Amino acid sequence: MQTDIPANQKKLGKKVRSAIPVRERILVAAGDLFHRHGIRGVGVEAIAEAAQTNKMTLYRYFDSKDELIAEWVRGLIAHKEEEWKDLNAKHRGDPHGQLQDWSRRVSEKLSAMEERGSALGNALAELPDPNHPARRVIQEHKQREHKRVVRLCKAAGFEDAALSANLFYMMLEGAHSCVQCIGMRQIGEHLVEVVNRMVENSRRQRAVR
Amino acid sequence: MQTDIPANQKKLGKKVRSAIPVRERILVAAGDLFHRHGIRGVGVEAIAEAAQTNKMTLYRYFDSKDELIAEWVRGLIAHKEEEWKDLNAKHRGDPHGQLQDWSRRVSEKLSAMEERGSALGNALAELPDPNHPARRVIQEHKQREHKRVVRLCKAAGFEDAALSANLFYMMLEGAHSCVQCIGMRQIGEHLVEVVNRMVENSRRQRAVR
DNA sequence: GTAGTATGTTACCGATCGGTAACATCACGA
DNA sequence: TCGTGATGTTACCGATCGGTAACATACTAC
Repeated sequence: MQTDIPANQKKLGKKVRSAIPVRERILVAAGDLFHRHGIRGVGVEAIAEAAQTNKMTLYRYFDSKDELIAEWVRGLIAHKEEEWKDLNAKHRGDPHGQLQDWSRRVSEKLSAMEERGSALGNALAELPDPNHPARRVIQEHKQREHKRVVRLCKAAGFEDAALSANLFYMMLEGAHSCVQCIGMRQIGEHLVEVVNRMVENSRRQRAVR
Repeated sequence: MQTDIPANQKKLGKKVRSAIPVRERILVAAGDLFHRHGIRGVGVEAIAEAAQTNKMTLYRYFDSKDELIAEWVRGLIAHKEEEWKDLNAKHRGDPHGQLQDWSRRVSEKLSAMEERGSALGNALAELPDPNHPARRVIQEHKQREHKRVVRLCKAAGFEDAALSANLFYMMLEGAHSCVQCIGMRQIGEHLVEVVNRMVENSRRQRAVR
């Protein structure tokens, strides 16, 4: 009879407990499934299974499926807001460079993106209820993002800053949409190109004055 | 005892048969509900009721819900393709004017749009299955649309026609997305403005040569 | 050891879904 | 007036869904 099985991986025939906490595993699994099959196309049971746990445990961490959705979305947004902070820190006092780096980063994300496009954009399409917690959170985030671009364009000294900002923002949203609708992952490079040209134009004009 | 009730509106207490054929009523009702509540958020029963008919009749005209979805999408696309033909006919030999008129029309549609944004874009988000008939139809249409913009930009003699076309296409998709994500219905005006500037630039350069 | 906590298991609930069968009723033309 | 095809009505099917209760098991700290 075998004895002295190491305590950190005992009973190999049974479930091996993951190092990642359950709650995080659930969120990761949910995000993956939501994005691949659509939020409404995934049941809680499937999420629990993918997270190597069960429905009961899932409901011990999240009040409802809607709350799980909202938490997932909050996580995505928190990650994006971190990116903005990082961007801001790395190009303090250089809005031109910030815009260029921003477009470059967006382009990189796009080229690595699956065919399903933007998770947040899809979520808006899938959650029409204006009172859904996830929907409100996404819209607020997008509005903050829009304002940031406007502020950047103003700081960069663009003439018609509002117009430029909306141009950038439309391209940002549109590029993500394009991945899903025409499968164009390289379109981000064109976003970069446009931003570069406008920034260089602005630099030149600033140099003249 | 009342007699001689007019044949086209008899027995007022009972159902008054609509002048619009059932099949069309179903498609209209389905489209309205799909767009407002999401495709997956609407049951066939609710569609039949909104069309003033019943589920049985609905299934006599459509093999399945998925086919109903596909038919609805085909209708939307057919309408859009008509628009392009009309645009082409009205500006034959004048790609510049065509681009400007195109952006103007898009902008008008955007300003009259409800908060839900683009029906086709939402449908893509809601139907992740790559084999869904509606999804394939939408992607093919979007690719045709993209090619048309590229062709237009080439015909307009833009330097970097591909870049300009992708810029326009990103703006087109992005503007629709913006209606849902930041509630900006006036963003179409900025699309018009950008197109106008680029067209005028192109005209000027052409005049110089 | 034992207690307490986190997790797993199973079975169930009511609601809703897409889809169908059988039959009743209507409109309309011959 | 009769027949026929289109439409309405009702009831039902099996599957799936989100969510819960009750209980069994595992792990950890003491």
